[in-house]
Amino acid sequence: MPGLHKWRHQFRGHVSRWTVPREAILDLLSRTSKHLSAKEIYALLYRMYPGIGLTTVYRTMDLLARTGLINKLDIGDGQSRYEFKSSKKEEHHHHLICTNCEKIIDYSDFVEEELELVKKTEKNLAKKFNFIVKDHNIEFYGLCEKCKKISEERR
Amino acid sequence: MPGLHKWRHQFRGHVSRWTVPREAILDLLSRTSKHLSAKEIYALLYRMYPGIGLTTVYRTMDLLARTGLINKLDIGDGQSRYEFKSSKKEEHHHHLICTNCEKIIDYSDFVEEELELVKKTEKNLAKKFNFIVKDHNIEFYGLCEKCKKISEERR
DNA sequence: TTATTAATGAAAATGATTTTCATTATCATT
DNA sequence: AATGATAATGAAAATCATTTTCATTAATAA
Repeated sequence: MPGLHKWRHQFRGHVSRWTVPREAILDLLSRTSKHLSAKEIYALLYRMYPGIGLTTVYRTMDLLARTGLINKLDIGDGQSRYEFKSSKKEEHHHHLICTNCEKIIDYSDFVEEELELVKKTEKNLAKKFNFIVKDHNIEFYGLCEKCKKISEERR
Repeated sequence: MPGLHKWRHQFRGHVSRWTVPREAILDLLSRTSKHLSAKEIYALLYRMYPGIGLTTVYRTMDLLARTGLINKLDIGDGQSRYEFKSSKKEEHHHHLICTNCEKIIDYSDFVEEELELVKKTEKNLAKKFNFIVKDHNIEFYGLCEKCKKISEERR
């Protein structure tokens, strides 16, 4: 359990109790690079904690997102997906989403340029609209290798 | 009706018929800069076309998004929102989303730098993953002026 | 004008997420 | 370590956006 102490600490300050389901969910998410849905998380945890409820998963995802430990994603497949938000700068990334098969690829090139642009933008927004930027999100839509091939064959 | 002929033409090539509800919806969207939900669109159109159905709105939004005439947005309020996609480069913009009140601000500074970064990224993605980029999306989350004030007063 | 068939709208179905509420578990304080 | 206050949990029900079904209507090619 890598970040356990840090998490526990973060929770105390957030008027929240450190519970078994919360630890299990956070632990699971921190170990995978997949973008899991609530149901998928539930199914994976059910093996080890047969008592767990889907409701608790939803509530915990909401808490973790508000706490800033995870990201909530919407890739357009009708359900929310979640990913652990690493505090390491090197792991900052974006998503390429295949609009055909919904596959997600994590992508992290040009991070320097991107952060520079984001920083500039944030400063500008603060001045222009008095808007405080807390986070940003960049995503690319298109066709993955497989779906591209299929659509080419159809011609 | 500004883009009417263009739209009609675009539809013909898309195996689709040019119908009254479709024209009404497209016309409405092209005239507003708001980010409307299906229900809101339905409510607005109902005045002029009392016969229209919410189902048709949903179906039309899907068609228009696939055709590339509108953007489908998810700002996290539990429903999809839609905006007209202008073909004018000057109107290219992003969204600042207030995570407290869900207000959306359109923002379009630093477009040059952004497009440069996007272009570079697209090229890289094509080479690296054989992924074809069709579109991209950038959004900023934070607190709008009003919500910022409120959260400051609470201290 | 007509035939073909895509599009529509009403109602029902679906499915993700939330709410309710009785029960249980966490944790600060004895 | 035991206790009490109350936050968290889970099951079931409720919500609510979106989709599906299907009989009817309207758009368009001939």
